[in-house]
Order: sequence, then structure tokens, then C-alpha cells
Amino acid sequence: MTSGETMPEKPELDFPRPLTTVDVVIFAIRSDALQVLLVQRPKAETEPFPGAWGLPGGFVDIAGDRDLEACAARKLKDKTGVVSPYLEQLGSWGSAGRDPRGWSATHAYFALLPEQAAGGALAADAQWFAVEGERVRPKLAFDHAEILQAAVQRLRSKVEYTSLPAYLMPVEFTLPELQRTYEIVLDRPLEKSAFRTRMLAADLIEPVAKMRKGPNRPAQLYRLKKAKAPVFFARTFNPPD
Amino acid sequence: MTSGETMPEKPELDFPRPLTTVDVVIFAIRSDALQVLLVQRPKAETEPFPGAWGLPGGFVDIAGDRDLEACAARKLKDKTGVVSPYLEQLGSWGSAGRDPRGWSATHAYFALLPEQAAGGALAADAQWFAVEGERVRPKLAFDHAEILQAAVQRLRSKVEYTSLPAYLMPVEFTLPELQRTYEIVLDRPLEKSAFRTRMLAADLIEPVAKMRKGPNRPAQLYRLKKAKAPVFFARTFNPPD
DNA sequence: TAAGTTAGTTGGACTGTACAACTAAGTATG
DNA sequence: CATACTTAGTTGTACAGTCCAACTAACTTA
Repeated sequence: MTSGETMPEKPELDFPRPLTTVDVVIFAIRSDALQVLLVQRPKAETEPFPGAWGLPGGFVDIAGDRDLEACAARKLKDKTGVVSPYLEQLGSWGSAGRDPRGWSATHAYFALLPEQAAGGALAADAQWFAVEGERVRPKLAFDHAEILQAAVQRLRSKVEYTSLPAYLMPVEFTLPELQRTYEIVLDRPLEKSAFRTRMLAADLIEPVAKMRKGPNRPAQLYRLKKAKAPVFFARTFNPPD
Repeated sequence: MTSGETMPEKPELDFPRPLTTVDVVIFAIRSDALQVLLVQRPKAETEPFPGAWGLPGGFVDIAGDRDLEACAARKLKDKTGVVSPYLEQLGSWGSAGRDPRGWSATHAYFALLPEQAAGGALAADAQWFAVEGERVRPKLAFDHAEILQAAVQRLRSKVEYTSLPAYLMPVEFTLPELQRTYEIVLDRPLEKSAFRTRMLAADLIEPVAKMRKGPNRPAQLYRLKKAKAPVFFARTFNPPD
């Protein structure tokens, strides 16, 4: 017990403890859409939700995991082979009913992967799914649909006033490409000139001496500045009403 | 396990589980200052951090607590006797070393109490402490200083662009009193006219047919509208630089 | 009646977005 | 080789809301 609650005579260390897990919501932009990485649960009938899709995650390894974030980073690396440039705690879900095996609590994280990292080799049981609204097509195990919904809401909310989408970009990118990423996540168009003004005013990106060439006018390429901490803006974009 | 991680032959239900607790950071405005409720740990030498101050909290009661939030609400009520109008999950902290008894994880919440609720009778081991910067005077048990710091940061951050301080007010209050609460939490002065414009434009408060009388010009009294969900503003106040 | 204090309003400067029209630079087409 | 088409990027005006400062309003006390 980590509190000052009045205690009985002897420590309650033998009290039943909840099952404790960590789950990770991993986002990336793929095929011009926001996608999330899911894993298929084993099909053994002894398992809860056999064969269903769910968030990557699992038990905390008391022997191997130093802390919760290290545990989340480990699970992310297990499934994608890469280290995420952005890993944030999302919240925790714990209740008597969310796992059929008994009272359980999960610590949820969410991660952003740049496009190239999301294109690498996945674990055999892992697969990308498009986020449609705040959900995915398959019915998810446990309360993972609820956790995913919270993750999408948190992501959309923060994209309104931070530079988080920069972590979804490749090393070099153009301003229209960055704007497109914002628009994909927010699912609404943004004003071009206001977007450029804001991004260039923030001490966030710097031009590289190259252009992105395509069928039309070439665009200036930028990269994130060394200071990689996300930038917070003083306003949201279009007051979403 | 609440995830799709590949599993060994049999369920790992016998794996060692972390100690699991819930802690609550309870804020109120008292004596024109931001204060937090702490409890003194029992002095028995068998306890970790005997006699030290810490956050209210304790073990999850698998038999009695439906979910984590109910557990947090219970602990809040135990110490203050009241129900908070605002209870938000703050995050979770889990590691091998934060509790001397072994690998442990705590689910932290933060709550806002209106002045009158904070003035009631407390549990015998509980006491209010002024928040100075992002800390309190006494050295806290476990990693509670870190959790408190995160709570203060979260509160200050949200006060920049939400109506959260309204939950720290009594039922009826004036606009200057509300502004003073914002200033206490943010620890910086705000512009009077911009503050009034913002608050009155938000569909947040409504005037009551009474005035606050004092030694000077009386002030219009307001109360929160029925729709009690916090309001999000499109801008922060003074870009805190 | 005058001074002091706090409540509340008003107006101009300034910042940054909204909207729309414009110029710039490339490819593809006839 | 001229023209259309597309996307990159700029410019200008309107507007919303804050910042800053001065102002008026209402009450108490001396």
C-alpha cells in the first residue's frame, strides 16, 4: 500500500492483488489514413477472447521490467521491432469485470510511429487496421475498444494545439505533407496560410537544402529540429465548435 | 492478461502480481492559497515510511471496489466525508523500487473540492498543506512528491484553457472571486477585462438575483449552469512563454 | 464631502486565424 | 511551344479575442 490509510495490525501484503497488465495503442499514418496496430489473441480455448483482435500488451514482468514505461516500450518493440519517438501514458482501466479471469487493471500507453518505422516487419500475429471514427472494424477483446476510443480522443485533442503529428512524419517532409497529416488525424481540412504561419513561427522545424519533386511545383523539405519535445500552441486551430 | 501477446502453454495467472494501490491528490483553495490534503502514515515500524506524510490512498479492495474510479472516490470520501464534483485520472506509477515491499503500481487520481466542502471535518490522520511551487513542506512517502508534482502541473496546464477552477468555488461566487481562484492556481495575475469577456462568453455561469456585499462596490453573484461538464477554451490566457 | 477601494466598462493596439484571391513552378497535352 | 492543369507558397482584408490602460460606478469610512 502506497498510502497513509489506517492499517490493521499487520501489513496487508497477502491481500488478493489484481491482475496487472500494460497495453499500447500504436498509431501510424499508412495509406493516407490513421491506422492502429492490433494483435490476434491465441486461439486456445483456455484463453479469454480466443482468436479475437486486441491491443498489443500483456503482463508486467516483475523480474524484467524496471517500470511501467519500460514495459510498454518492450511490448512495442516486440511487435514492431522499432523504438517509438513518442510514448505517452494514456491512463489505466481497472475493474472486476473487464477480464473474465478476475479483477484486473491495465496501464495503457499510446505511441506514434513515423511512416517508415510502421512499414517494417511486424510480429506474426500483428497487423495494421484503419481507424474509422474512433473505432476499428474487428470487435476487440476485453475493453480494448474503450481504450482505443480514449486514445483516439486524446490524440485528436492534443493535435489541436501541439506538434504531435510531427512524430508521424518521416525524417524529411514538406509543409503540405505535415498539414495533410494533421488533417488526417483531425478528419477535417485546415487553412493553408494559417497552418504555415503557425508551424514556421514555432521553433519546431528547419528547412533542408532539398526540394520534394513531383509532377507539380517542388516543395521545400524540412526536418524536425534537434529539440524534439512537442510544441504547445496557445490556440486550437479552427474552434471545433 | 488483457492483451494479445503470444502466450505460453498455460495461462500465466500464477505469475507474481505487483502490489496495486490507488492514490488521490485532493486540491482545494483555503486561506487564499492552493492546498492539498495529506495523511500521516501509521508509526508502526513494520510499515514503510512510518509517520511520514503521503497522499490519501491504499490497496484496491477486490471484493468491494467495482472499478478504479470507485476506489478513488471511496478513499476521498473516507478522508473528507464529501463527494468531489470533479475527479479525474492523473496517471499511474509503477516500478520495482517505489515501494520497499516490492514491485508496485499505483493508479493516481486528482480531485477538486469547493471551499465549503474542504472546510468540513477530516479523518483524524488527515490535514491540509499549502502547495508551494509544485511541492509541500513535509517530505512525502514513496514517490508521492513526484505524483503531487504531476498533479500540480496537470492542474495548472488545464486551468490555462478550461473552466476547472469553477469546481473550486462555492455554489455562488463573483467574477472577481473566480478570477482570483484562477490566479492562485496559475500563480500569476490575469487581465480583468479579457477574463470577464471569456467567462461570460462561455456558456458556463449564470447570474443569480443577488449581489455580494462588502466594504466596496457590490459584485454580481453567479452560479455554475446545470451543464456542469468543464468548458474548454480555444486559447490559453497569457502565453506563459 | 472627499478619499479610498473594488466592480465593471470602454477603446485602441496588437496577434493570429479565416477566407479568398493571387503568383510561382513544375508536368502533361495539343 | 503554347496552354491547361496541378500543387506550392504569398498576400491582403476582415475578424475575433487578448493586452493594456484609462475610465466610470458603487459602496464605506473619515
